[in-house]
Amino acid sequence: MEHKRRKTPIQVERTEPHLCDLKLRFKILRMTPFFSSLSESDLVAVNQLFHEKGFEAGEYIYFLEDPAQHLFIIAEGRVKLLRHAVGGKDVLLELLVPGEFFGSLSDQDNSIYPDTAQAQTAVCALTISTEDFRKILKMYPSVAITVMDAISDRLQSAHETIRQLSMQSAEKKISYMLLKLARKLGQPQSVGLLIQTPLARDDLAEMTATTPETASRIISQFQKEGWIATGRQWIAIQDEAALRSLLEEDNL
Amino acid sequence: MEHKRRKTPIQVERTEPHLCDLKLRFKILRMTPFFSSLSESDLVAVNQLFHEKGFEAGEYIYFLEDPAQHLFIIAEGRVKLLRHAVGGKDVLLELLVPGEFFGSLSDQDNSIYPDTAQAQTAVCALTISTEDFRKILKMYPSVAITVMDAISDRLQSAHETIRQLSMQSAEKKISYMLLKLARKLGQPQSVGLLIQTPLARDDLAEMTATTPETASRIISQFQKEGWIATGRQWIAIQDEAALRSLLEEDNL
DNA sequence: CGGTAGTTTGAACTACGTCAAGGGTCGTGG
DNA sequence: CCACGACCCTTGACGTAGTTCAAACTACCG
Repeated sequence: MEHKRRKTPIQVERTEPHLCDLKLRFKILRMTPFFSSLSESDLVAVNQLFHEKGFEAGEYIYFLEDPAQHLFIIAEGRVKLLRHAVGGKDVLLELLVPGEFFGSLSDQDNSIYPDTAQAQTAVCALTISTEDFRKILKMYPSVAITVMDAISDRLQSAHETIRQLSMQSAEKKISYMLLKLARKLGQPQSVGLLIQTPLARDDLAEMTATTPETASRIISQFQKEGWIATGRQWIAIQDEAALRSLLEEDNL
Repeated sequence: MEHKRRKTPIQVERTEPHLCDLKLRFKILRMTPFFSSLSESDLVAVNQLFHEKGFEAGEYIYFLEDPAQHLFIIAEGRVKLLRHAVGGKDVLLELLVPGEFFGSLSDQDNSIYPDTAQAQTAVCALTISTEDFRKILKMYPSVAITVMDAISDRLQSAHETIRQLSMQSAEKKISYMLLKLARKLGQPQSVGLLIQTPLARDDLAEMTATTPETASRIISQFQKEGWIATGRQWIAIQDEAALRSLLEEDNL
């Protein structure tokens, strides 16, 4: 009685197409670690400086080398942060969810984006000019410290990614990535711990520095072992421990 | 008439063994982007909170999972930031030089270091407890913003590293890394643009997710082409353009 | 000038990339 | 509601870049 016709278990929340109402805006600003220390009235003032903007699935929010003048906070949807590699291949750096930020923090003019942001699903984002954001930082020093901590966490996470990319086998890299995604996007469902985002083999390949074919082979293998359940653009984890123990193996 | 007996061109500056005098302390604190906005008297106050500590080449400054309670700023020497991978292999995340920082920014107790810091050469570091550092941040809000910008730059750099690690061939990865190191540590010498640090093949391998053997083969090849000069633990670039053009090749 | 640690080179093996063809899933329009 | 077409995924066969193991070499330090 689980699913009748629709096989995909993926269902990214979505209220109004591309728009988020005032209530959501406040909820998001509150949720963002940045402004957690602000009073209600300060938050109202800060809210004035943000604009909201909607994007369709697949749309580029900004592209590599565009002039970098805005900071974005995701209210709804999923955003891919990527860099382009030689031969048309892309590298997927991060998959961002509501409450997370991306774009430019620095207010030097003539600066450009070092990466590309693409909406993976329909997205509503709160935007602010870097200029206005720097004003907030100067006005509320506690915010600067919180932002510093947030970026610091991101840096740790990037370092961990570097470590994992340096791990030899594709098997391990994919195993690691599935666990990482599950921690961030996992939702318990009848099929298992579902990674709640439309995740193609190509995406997985771009995240693990491998090819879609290799990703597919390994995903199939994991499925045969009974560790995961999978379909078109979705993966659910059924045996987290098995994946984790794979990572610790010291293949001599 | 260049070199007589000593073949190694590497000569990392070093005044007193493991100790840096007061003049150097001030010079370093000034040099660090963190405190660039502070007045002379503020800097004197900040200086009080720092202690200096010396480390020998090869010594661990802190180790993975040690309790994280200090922030370090390098006054002299080179520091390797690394993570351990399965099978005793390490991943070299960053090679840090005077003026750069590492360690813990966050003041949550019970936090631990996510990586290991090792002195590559003799090092003198300025240390401060994270607790004291947080006091500085609260006292001088402009510092928090500067630190935020510094970490933000590091994150960009880490993202770029991820992109480069995802590039297929070892040839390209090593070529990229040599250029990156030359930009940071390069000194014009008779042998070419010398990367001023003791750089073993193992280090290069740990930075590019490959093996010492592969690194050696590629280094030899570059040398045969006349693009670099090299010896035991050193590399100097002679044809930067050649290395750069290698990166842009779209090997079909 | 000898020893140690770093480096080079060789040869065998293999995981993974590449190219290519076939099969499944979804959503759009008749 | 069904059927077509697009897109995504799977699987196979093949070639090769890079790892691994091992042995010889050489730059450097004391």
